[in-house]
Amino acid sequence: MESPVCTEAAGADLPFDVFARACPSRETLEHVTGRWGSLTVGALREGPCRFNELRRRVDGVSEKMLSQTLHALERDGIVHREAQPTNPPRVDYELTTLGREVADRLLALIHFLEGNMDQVMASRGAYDAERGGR
Amino acid sequence: MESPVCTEAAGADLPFDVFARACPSRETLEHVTGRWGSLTVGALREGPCRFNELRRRVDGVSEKMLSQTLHALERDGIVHREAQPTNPPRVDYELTTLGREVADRLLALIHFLEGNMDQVMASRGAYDAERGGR
DNA sequence: CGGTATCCCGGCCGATACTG
DNA sequence: CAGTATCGGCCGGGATACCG
Repeated sequence: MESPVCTEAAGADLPFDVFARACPSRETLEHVTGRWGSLTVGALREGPCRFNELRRRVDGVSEKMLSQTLHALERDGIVHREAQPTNPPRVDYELTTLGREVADRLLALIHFLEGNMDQVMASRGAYDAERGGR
Repeated sequence: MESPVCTEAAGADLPFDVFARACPSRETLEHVTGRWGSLTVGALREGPCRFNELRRRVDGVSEKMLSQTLHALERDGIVHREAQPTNPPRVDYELTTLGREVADRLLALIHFLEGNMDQVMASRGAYDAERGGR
């Protein structure tokens, strides 16, 4: 009934293949793994959070980019936005069920990288010593 | 002896904290999760691969960006480059041990997203119906 | 085949100002 | 507090040409 989307490019048996150029899953992957997306999702895994609190958790993000990132994640169903019409306004962001599962997988990657940065730094040193010295 | 790098910003008990602006782990995360980085690492998990074969696996990547991406990943110790001085030249790229562990965590995320794109698409539809219609 | 060099455009992103 | 609006720089990234 449903027409599959990305089966043409890779001989895939799944309807969505991120390796195919035109697949919508690639956009979602970019939202989730993007420069600010990954940090935003990761920060929200600690619990619901207001806008400016989130800005503080994600060190270095601007208002504009955080707002933009949150809209994309909300549209994809990763983040839920709950606004209270009080004054001053209070808006809480939290992960959806889907978002929590995404965050867990993302944090597994992040924590693994953090725990192995010594190896990465060593590799960078060796690479630069060979390439940079010449 | 070693001076920790990112402990100032977040009251962390780990030397590397990706949520801190100046932490080197953030760069590595961006290399691995970047637009082409994630797809390149994911594609290499299927096995060693030559340059142009890799270009075909990662649908849509240009020579320049693939080259640039591979250099960053090689420097970080995620990818190993093996060149044979034959004619015509033959160069094989493959994941390092570190890279394979990164790839597994990345693919867990990718496959989860691919398997839940129906939910994402539904959320997008609902979001656009509410926002776009007004 | 496996790249590098160069050009150049769109849009990512930060800074600032303003609104409810 | 929680954003939106606008401007502008700079760089990601595609196209093309060229090299070993």
